[in-house]
Amino acid sequence: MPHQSPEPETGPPSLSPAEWDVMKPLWEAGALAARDIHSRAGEANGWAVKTTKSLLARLVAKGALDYEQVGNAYLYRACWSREEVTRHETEAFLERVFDAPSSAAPVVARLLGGGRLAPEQIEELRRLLDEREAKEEEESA
Amino acid sequence: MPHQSPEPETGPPSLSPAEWDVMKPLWEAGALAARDIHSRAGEANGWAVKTTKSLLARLVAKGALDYEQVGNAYLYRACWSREEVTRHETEAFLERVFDAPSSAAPVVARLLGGGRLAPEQIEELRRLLDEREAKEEEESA
DNA sequence: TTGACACGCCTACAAGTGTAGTCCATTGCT
DNA sequence: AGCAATGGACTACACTTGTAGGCGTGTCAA
Repeated sequence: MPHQSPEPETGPPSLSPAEWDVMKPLWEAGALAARDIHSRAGEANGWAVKTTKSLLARLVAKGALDYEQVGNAYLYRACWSREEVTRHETEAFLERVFDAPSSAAPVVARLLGGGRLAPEQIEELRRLLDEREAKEEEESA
Repeated sequence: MPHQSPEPETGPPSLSPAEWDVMKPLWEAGALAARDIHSRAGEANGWAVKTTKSLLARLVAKGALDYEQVGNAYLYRACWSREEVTRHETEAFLERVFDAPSSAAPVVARLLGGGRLAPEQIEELRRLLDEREAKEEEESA
């Protein structure tokens, strides 16, 4: 039977770049066997199959994945949604790089300050803001 | 005399979290001695002075800092602007987490989707967009 | 039934990172 | 003049990460 990690599970684990590559196809597909993960993530990176499997084992060990045995193989599945992990990583990133624990504005400011923002993107962002504002109002109503 | 790193210097180096903490006071102050960096970054983190110094040496080794000798001590200075390093890290982050090589919009979308955006922040962001748009137009004029 | 494979488990090893100690020269106070 | 403090150089060591090999076992086709 799939096991629990012994840790208190305070929140989503942080993932290394290679681990992100492994998680992405899993979030897309829901659950995959090792060989399928390899063909979707490992090959593009030029990894040996063993490398993909090592990463899978580590991800299970850190509580990012669990699995279900099917025949002699495992079917892996993410323990945390991509949104949860993304929020986690984003907050760490904002803190580290922008000293901004959670507030989007200063970050966007820096992103925008960094150049290369096409007019369509500006429009897109305005649209997002409007949308967000509407939701915010609706929720506080 | 300050030395060059032997590397081709293709771009800003990537920094670990602890290294960011060391760089920040340097970007603020322009140039600092080790003990001042320690008092501004190390103490808050509970580091031993030696730890701060180790990080400084590593940063010099990776070409993130150089220094000028003043008396028996060094005065450290960043080789890259905070903006350069930030752009570098941000791009890596976007690629890793959002599969978005450089475009701000999808990221902001996710950031906004993550909740917690006060009305003042929405206003702030609109203002930033306007500002940005003006600059964009001016540049293409 | 027997061998070719595929599976997961354990091991390995170099580079990067967090964290700090040892050593020797220099400097500044007494 | 002498000694304690300070400075940087070098060394240390555990943990993470990228990357993969070996081992024993289970499975499927011939």
